Amino acid sequence: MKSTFSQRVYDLTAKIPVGRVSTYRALARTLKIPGASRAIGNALHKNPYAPQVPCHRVIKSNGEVGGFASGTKKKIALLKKEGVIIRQGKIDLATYLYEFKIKK
DNA sequence: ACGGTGACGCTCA
DNA sequence: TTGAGCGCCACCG
Repeated sequence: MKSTFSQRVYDLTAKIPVGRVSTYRALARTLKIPGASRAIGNALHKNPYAPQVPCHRVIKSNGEVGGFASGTKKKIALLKKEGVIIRQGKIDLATYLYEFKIKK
Protein backbone atom coordinates (compact mmCIF):
# COMPACT_ATOMS: atom_id res chain seq x y z
CA MET A 1 0.00 0.00 0.00
CA LYS A 2 1.21 3.41 -0.79
CA SER A 3 2.55 4.82 2.40
CA THR A 4 5.42 6.93 3.52
CA PHE A 5 8.59 5.65 5.05
CA SER A 6 7.32 6.58 8.49
CA GLN A 7 4.10 4.68 7.93
CA ARG A 8 6.05 1.48 7.35
CA VAL A 9 8.05 2.13 10.47
CA TYR A 10 4.88 2.36 12.52
CA ASP A 11 3.60 -0.84 10.98
CA LEU A 12 6.72 -2.83 11.82
CA THR A 13 7.01 -1.35 15.28
CA ALA A 14 3.44 -2.37 16.01
CA LYS A 15 4.45 -5.94 15.17
CA ILE A 16 7.02 -6.11 17.92
CA PRO A 17 5.70 -8.61 20.51
CA VAL A 18 5.58 -7.83 24.21
CA GLY A 19 8.71 -8.64 26.13
CA ARG A 20 10.77 -8.15 22.99
CA VAL A 21 12.52 -5.16 21.49
CA SER A 22 13.97 -4.10 18.16
CA THR A 23 16.57 -1.63 16.98
CA TYR A 24 16.39 1.33 14.63
CA ARG A 25 18.96 -0.39 12.54
CA ALA A 26 16.92 -3.61 12.30
CA LEU A 27 13.82 -1.70 11.22
CA ALA A 28 15.80 0.17 8.60
CA ARG A 29 17.16 -3.07 7.22
CA THR A 30 13.70 -4.56 7.10
CA LEU A 31 12.59 -1.60 5.01
CA LYS A 32 15.58 -2.22 2.76
CA ILE A 33 17.14 1.07 3.74
CA PRO A 34 20.01 0.14 6.07
CA GLY A 35 21.20 3.72 6.33
CA ALA A 36 17.83 5.07 7.39
CA SER A 37 18.36 4.30 11.05
CA ARG A 38 18.16 8.01 11.78
CA ALA A 39 15.01 8.46 9.80
CA ILE A 40 13.47 5.65 11.87
CA GLY A 41 14.03 7.59 15.03
CA ASN A 42 12.62 10.68 13.38
CA ALA A 43 9.47 8.84 12.38
CA LEU A 44 8.92 7.28 15.79
CA HIS A 45 9.50 10.62 17.43
CA LYS A 46 6.47 12.01 15.68
CA ASN A 47 4.65 8.70 16.07
CA PRO A 48 0.98 9.64 15.48
CA TYR A 49 -0.04 6.11 16.54
CA ALA A 50 1.21 6.49 20.09
CA PRO A 51 -0.49 3.63 22.05
CA GLN A 52 -0.90 1.63 18.91
CA VAL A 53 2.79 1.73 18.10
CA PRO A 54 5.00 0.68 21.04
CA CYS A 55 7.83 2.96 20.05
CA HIS A 56 9.40 2.31 23.46
CA ARG A 57 10.24 -1.19 22.22
CA VAL A 58 12.64 0.28 19.69
CA ILE A 59 16.17 0.81 20.95
CA LYS A 60 19.57 1.60 19.54
CA SER A 61 21.67 -1.09 17.85
CA ASN A 62 24.30 -0.85 20.60
CA GLY A 63 21.75 -1.96 23.20
CA GLU A 64 21.07 1.47 24.69
CA VAL A 65 17.43 2.44 25.13
CA GLY A 66 18.02 5.49 22.98
CA GLY A 67 15.56 8.34 23.36
CA PHE A 68 11.90 8.86 24.06
CA ALA A 69 9.46 11.73 23.57
CA SER A 70 8.18 11.32 27.14
CA GLY A 71 11.65 10.83 28.52
CA THR A 72 14.16 8.00 28.39
CA LYS A 73 13.38 7.07 31.97
CA LYS A 74 9.78 6.45 31.05
CA LYS A 75 10.87 4.28 28.18
CA ILE A 76 13.02 2.12 30.42
CA ALA A 77 10.24 1.81 32.98
CA LEU A 78 7.80 0.63 30.32
CA LEU A 79 10.21 -1.97 29.02
CA LYS A 80 10.83 -3.29 32.50
CA LYS A 81 7.09 -3.62 32.97
CA GLU A 82 7.00 -5.63 29.78
CA GLY A 83 9.47 -8.04 31.30
CA VAL A 84 12.63 -6.65 29.77
CA ILE A 85 15.49 -6.45 32.20
CA ILE A 86 17.74 -3.47 31.66
CA ARG A 87 21.30 -3.22 32.95
CA GLN A 88 23.00 0.13 33.21
CA GLY A 89 20.49 1.58 30.80
CA LYS A 90 21.40 -1.15 28.33
CA ILE A 91 19.32 -4.04 27.06
CA ASP A 92 20.46 -7.56 26.28
CA LEU A 93 19.99 -7.67 22.53
CA ALA A 94 20.92 -11.35 22.44
CA THR A 95 17.94 -12.04 24.68
CA TYR A 96 15.28 -9.47 23.80
CA LEU A 97 16.11 -8.42 20.25
CA TYR A 98 13.24 -9.27 17.91
CA GLU A 99 14.29 -9.85 14.32
CA PHE A 100 11.93 -9.09 11.46
CA LYS A 101 11.66 -11.10 8.30
CA ILE A 102 13.81 -9.32 5.79
CA LYS A 103 12.10 -9.19 2.41
CA LYS A 104 14.34 -9.78 -0.53
C1' DA B 1 12.59 24.21 -3.54
C1' DC B 2 16.19 24.65 0.17
C1' DG B 3 18.31 24.10 4.54
C1' DG B 4 18.31 22.63 9.25
C1' DT B 5 17.09 19.21 12.54
C1' DG B 6 16.86 14.65 14.73
C1' DA B 7 14.43 8.99 19.66
C1' DC B 8 21.14 6.67 14.88
C1' DG B 9 25.32 4.12 13.13
C1' DC B 10 30.00 3.39 12.16
C1' DT B 11 35.00 4.61 11.99
C1' DC B 12 39.01 6.79 13.77
C1' DA B 13 42.11 8.56 17.50
C1' DT C 1 37.17 0.94 26.41
C1' DT C 2 35.89 5.78 25.93
C1' DG C 3 35.31 10.01 23.30
C1' DA C 4 34.78 12.75 19.13
C1' DG C 5 33.62 13.26 14.17
C1' DC C 6 31.36 12.21 9.82
C1' DG C 7 27.69 10.08 7.08
C1' DC C 8 23.15 8.33 6.55
C1' DC C 9 17.85 9.18 5.37
C1' DA C 10 13.32 11.35 6.06
C1' DC C 11 10.50 15.19 7.80
C1' DC C 12 9.37 20.18 9.10
C1' DG C 13 9.50 25.27 8.61
